[in-house]
Amino acid sequence: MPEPTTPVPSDAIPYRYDARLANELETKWQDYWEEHRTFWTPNPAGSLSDGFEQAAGRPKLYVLDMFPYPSGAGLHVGHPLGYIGTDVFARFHRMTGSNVLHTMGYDAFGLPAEQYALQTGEHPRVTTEQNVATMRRQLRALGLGHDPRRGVATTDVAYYRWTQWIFLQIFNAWYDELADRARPIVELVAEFDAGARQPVGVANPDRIAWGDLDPRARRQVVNSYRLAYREEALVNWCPALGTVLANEEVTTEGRSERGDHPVFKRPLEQWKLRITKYADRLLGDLDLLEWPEPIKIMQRNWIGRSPGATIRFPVESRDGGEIEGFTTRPDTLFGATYLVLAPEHPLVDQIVPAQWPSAPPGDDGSAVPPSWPGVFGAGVAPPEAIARYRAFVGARTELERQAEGREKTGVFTGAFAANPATGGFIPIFVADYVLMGYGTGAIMAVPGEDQRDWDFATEFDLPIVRTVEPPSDFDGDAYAGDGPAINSGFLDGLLVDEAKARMIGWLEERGAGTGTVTYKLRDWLFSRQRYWGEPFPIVYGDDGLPVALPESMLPVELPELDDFEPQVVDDDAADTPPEPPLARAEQWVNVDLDLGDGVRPYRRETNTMPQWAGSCWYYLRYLDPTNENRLVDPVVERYWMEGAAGGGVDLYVGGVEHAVLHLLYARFWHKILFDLGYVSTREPFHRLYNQGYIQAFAYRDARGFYVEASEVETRDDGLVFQGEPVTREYGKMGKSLRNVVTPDDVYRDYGADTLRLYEMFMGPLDASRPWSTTDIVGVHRFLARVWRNIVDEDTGAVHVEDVAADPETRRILHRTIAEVRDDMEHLKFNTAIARLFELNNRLTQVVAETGASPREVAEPLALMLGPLTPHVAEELWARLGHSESIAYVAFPEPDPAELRQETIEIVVQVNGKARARIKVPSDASAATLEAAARAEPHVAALLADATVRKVVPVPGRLVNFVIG
RNA sequence: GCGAGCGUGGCGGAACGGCAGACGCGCCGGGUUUAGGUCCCGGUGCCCUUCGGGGUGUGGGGGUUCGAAUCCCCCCGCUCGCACCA
Repeated sequence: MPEPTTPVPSDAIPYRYDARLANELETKWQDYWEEHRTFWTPNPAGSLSDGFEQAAGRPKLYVLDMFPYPSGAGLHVGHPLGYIGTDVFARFHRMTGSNVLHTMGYDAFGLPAEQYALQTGEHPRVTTEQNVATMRRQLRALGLGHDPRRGVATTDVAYYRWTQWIFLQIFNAWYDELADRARPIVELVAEFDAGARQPVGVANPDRIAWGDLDPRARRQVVNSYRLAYREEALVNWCPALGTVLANEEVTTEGRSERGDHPVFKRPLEQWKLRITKYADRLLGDLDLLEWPEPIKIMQRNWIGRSPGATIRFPVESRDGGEIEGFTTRPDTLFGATYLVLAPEHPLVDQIVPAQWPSAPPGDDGSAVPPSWPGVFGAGVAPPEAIARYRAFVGARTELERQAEGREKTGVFTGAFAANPATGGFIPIFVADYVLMGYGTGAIMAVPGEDQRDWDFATEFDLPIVRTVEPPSDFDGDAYAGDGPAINSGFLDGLLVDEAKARMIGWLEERGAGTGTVTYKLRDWLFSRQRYWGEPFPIVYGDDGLPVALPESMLPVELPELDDFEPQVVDDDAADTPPEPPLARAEQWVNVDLDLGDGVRPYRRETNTMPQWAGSCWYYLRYLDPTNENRLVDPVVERYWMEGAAGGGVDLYVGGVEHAVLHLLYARFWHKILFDLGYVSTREPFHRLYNQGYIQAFAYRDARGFYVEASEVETRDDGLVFQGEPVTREYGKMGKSLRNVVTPDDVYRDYGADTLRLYEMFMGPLDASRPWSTTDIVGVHRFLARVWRNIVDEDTGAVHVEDVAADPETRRILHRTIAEVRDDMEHLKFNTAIARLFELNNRLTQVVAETGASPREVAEPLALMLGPLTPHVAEELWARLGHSESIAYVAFPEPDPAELRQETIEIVVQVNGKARARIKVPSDASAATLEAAARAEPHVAALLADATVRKVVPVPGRLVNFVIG
C-alpha cells in the first residue's frame, strides 16, 4: 500500500477545510451537542420523559447497534462501520420527523475482559472501566448522536441486578405445554396441591402422587420443571482456560474458539436453560421477522426440527425392558436390521449379558458372526468389551474423532431386541456414531437407506435390506431418495411420505411407537467457572438443593477478590476438576440468611453467568436505564417496542457472527419475558441488517514476516518495504498482520467527518471491502469543495446569495433530494453520497461562473450532509445564518414540479444495440417514438437497406428495431 | 458432504430485464504555481479507426427474451455457516 497521503498543512489559507479546521469544528460541535443535550431522547413516561410533549405526535424509531465489547486494544477503523451506518440512519430520521432512540452501551463482562486483566495484572473492573473510557472517547470523536444517559454497561451493579432478576424469573417459571407458554412456578405447585396435575418427569420416574412425596422430593420434582435447572451433563471442559465452554464456543476441531486449546468432554453439574421448550416458537416466529434470509436459514438449521417417530423395541434379555429409538424414517422399519445405542446410554448396562450369545434368539440356525464383539475379540466378555469401548471413546478428543473421519467403530452388546414390524430379533450395538444428546440416544439402523448405517453394517457383517426401490440406474450404497416401498409388508408400493404416515399410524395403534418431533437444539449450558461474570442469585442449604434468593436480596454483588484467576492447568490435563474462582471467596460464599424459616447457613452458587446473559436484554434496559423498580416501565417498553408483525427494535445492525448464538438466546429470553408479561412483543428485533467487514491488505517480506502495512510503497517494479519486495495478502485488521488503521489516525489526518463519509461511501453497508487509505482523499476533497462553495477560504465569510439557481441546477438539486431521501431510507448511503458529489460538482461550476452559491442550493446541500457529516454540516448551517442545531431541521423535500421533465432522451436500438439517442416529449406515445426514431439520420441510414421485422417501442425508455 | 452467498475496468464500486462501468481512487494531458503539493479543466474498459464511427466486453458454457451483469440450467473459482443430528 502506498504511503498515506497526508495533506500538507495549508497555513497560508486560514479557512480551508483541512484536518486542522475539521478537528477544530468537530470538537466544537461535539461539545455543543453534549452541552445542549441535543440527543437526549424523551420517553413517554418516567424519569427520562422531559420534553416528550414535542415528540408525542411523531412516529418513534428505535435504532440499535449490536452490543460492543470494550476491547483493551481500542478501536480500528473496521469497528465503527455499523455504528456510523446507524447514526446516519438515525440522524436522517430525526430530520424527517421521528422520535429516534439511539444509544450505545458496553458488554463488559466475560472471558476476554478477564484474560486481559490477567495479562495486565489489574483487576478486571479497573481494566474494563479503562477500556470503556477509551472506547467512549473514540466513539464520541466520531460524532455519534447517542443519548448518553442510556449507555449502560453489563458490569454496572445497577444493570446486573436486573440480569439476576431475569434469571430469578426464569428459575421461577416452567413451561406449560398445553398453554404453550412459560408460567410462574407457583402456579404449577398450586396445580399439584389441588390435584389438577400429576407430577411426571425425571425427578419422579415412578410417578408417585404429589401428596405422597416428602418435602425434599417435592422440591426436586418442582426443580425438574423449572426453565433454569441443574443437571449433570457432559460438558466441554477446557483445562487451559480453566472453564467449561458452551458447544458454540468449541470449534469443529474440538478446540476452544478462544485460544485454540484442547477441549475434553467431562460430566459436571451445570446450570442449563430450557431453550428447547421454545424450539418451535423460535422457529415459527422467524416468519414475523424482517431479517436476511441466510440468517433465518442458519437459525432454522441450528434449531434443526426433525419430524419422525420414536419406536419401542422390546429387549430380549433377562429383565426385558424396551429401547426407544428415534427415526425420521419410520417407513423403513422393515429394513431395521440392528439397533445402536450411544456409549453413554443408561440402558447399556442393564441389557448387557455376562457372556456372548452363540446365536440370536429364535432358531433360524444363524450364528453370531465373529466380528460382532469388535476389536476386543470374543475372549473379552460383553461387560468388559463395553467398558473398554467406552474408555476408547472417552479418550478420543473431538480432534481425533475428526481426524479419523467417518470410520465406524462400535461393539456388540450381546443383547437383542425385537423389530416390531418383522417380529424378528436384531442385535443391539454400542457405537459412538450415535450421539446421546440427540433424540433418544438410540437408533434403529437401516443400512439400506442410510449411508452411516450402511458403513457400519459393512464393517460388522450385518444384514442389509432395502425397503425403498432405488431407480434402475442407482449404483450407490444406501438409497436415501424417494421411491416405492419394498420388502415392507403392508407398506409395499407406497411412496416415502405416505409410508411414513401409515407406519406411524400402525405403531400408534399397537402402542409400539409414536410420531414425535426432535430438535438439534440443546438446552443452553448457562454456567461458567469464571470470576468476571454475573453471580447467580442462588444459594444452597444443607440439603444441597438450590434456593432462589428473594428479589429484595438483589443485587448479589461480585466479591472483591485478589486472586480471580481461574484454575489454569496444562492443555492436556483432562482429569483436573474445575474450581470456580468464586469458591475461594469463602466469606462471600458462606452466608447466614433468613429465607423464610429463620436464619440458617447457606452456600452461594460459585459459578457465574456466561457473557451472553447481559447481551440478552440490554436493548430493553436502554429504554429505561434509570428505573430502580422495574426492568423497564411497561409504558416505555410498549412505546418503543411495539410495531409491525411481532414488534421489536425497528433496525438492528450488527455482524453475521451473531447469526445464531446471541440472536437466538436474546429471542429466547424475550419470549420468556413475554410469556410472563414483562414485555409486550413476541420478538425483540424486528428488522435485522448485517453490516459487512472492513478488512485490509497485509504484506510479508521474503522471510515471510509481516511488515508494517502503512510503510509499504507501490512502485513500478511492484510493492516494496524499505526497498525490499513484499507480497500482498488480504485479511482482518490486527496487530498480528501489522495492518491496523485506527480512527485516531484518520481523525488526525482528515477529521472524523471524512472518516464517516469514507466508510459510508466505500461500498454498500452490507458488503465487506478492503480499507484503502489512498481513497480517503476523494471524500475529503469533496468536503473541502463543499466548504469552499459556501465559505471563502481566505476570509471565512459566506459567499451565498439569495438569487435563483439556474433551471438546470435547480432540477439537479431536486432530483438529488429525491434520490438521497430514497437511498437514505434504504441504507444505500454509498449512492446517496455519489448523488451529493454530483450536486456539488454542479454547484462548483455555478460558483466558478457567478462567484457565489445560490442559497436555495447551499442550504439543502448542508442539510443533506447533516446525517453523513454532522460536524461540518452544523458549521455550514450556522454560517448560513441559523442558530439552531441541524439535528432536528426538516430534511429537504423535492419539488415535484422540478422532477417532471418536459423532454427526455431515449435510446434507439437496432438489434438490441444502442445506435442513437433522441429527445422526445416525456409523454410521447409509442407511435411518436417510432416516428422520431426513424427520422434520426443515423438510424435511418441503418434501416435504409434492411427489412424491419419488428419494432419494440417502450414509451419513456427506448425503441428497438429488429432487422434481418 | 450439506446449506447459503458472491464473481463487473488497474482499485473500491454503480446499473426497476432497457445507453454497462454512475461516483470516487489511480493514471494520462492541460491550466494555476518559482517548483512540488493544493486547486481548476479535460480524458481514461479493451481492440480497430479514414475520428464519422466500428468491433468487443460483466468468471466459463448453454437457454429464455425484441433486449440479460440482472431471469433459468450446467461448470469453474472464492467466501461464510453446519458437519456422524438418525
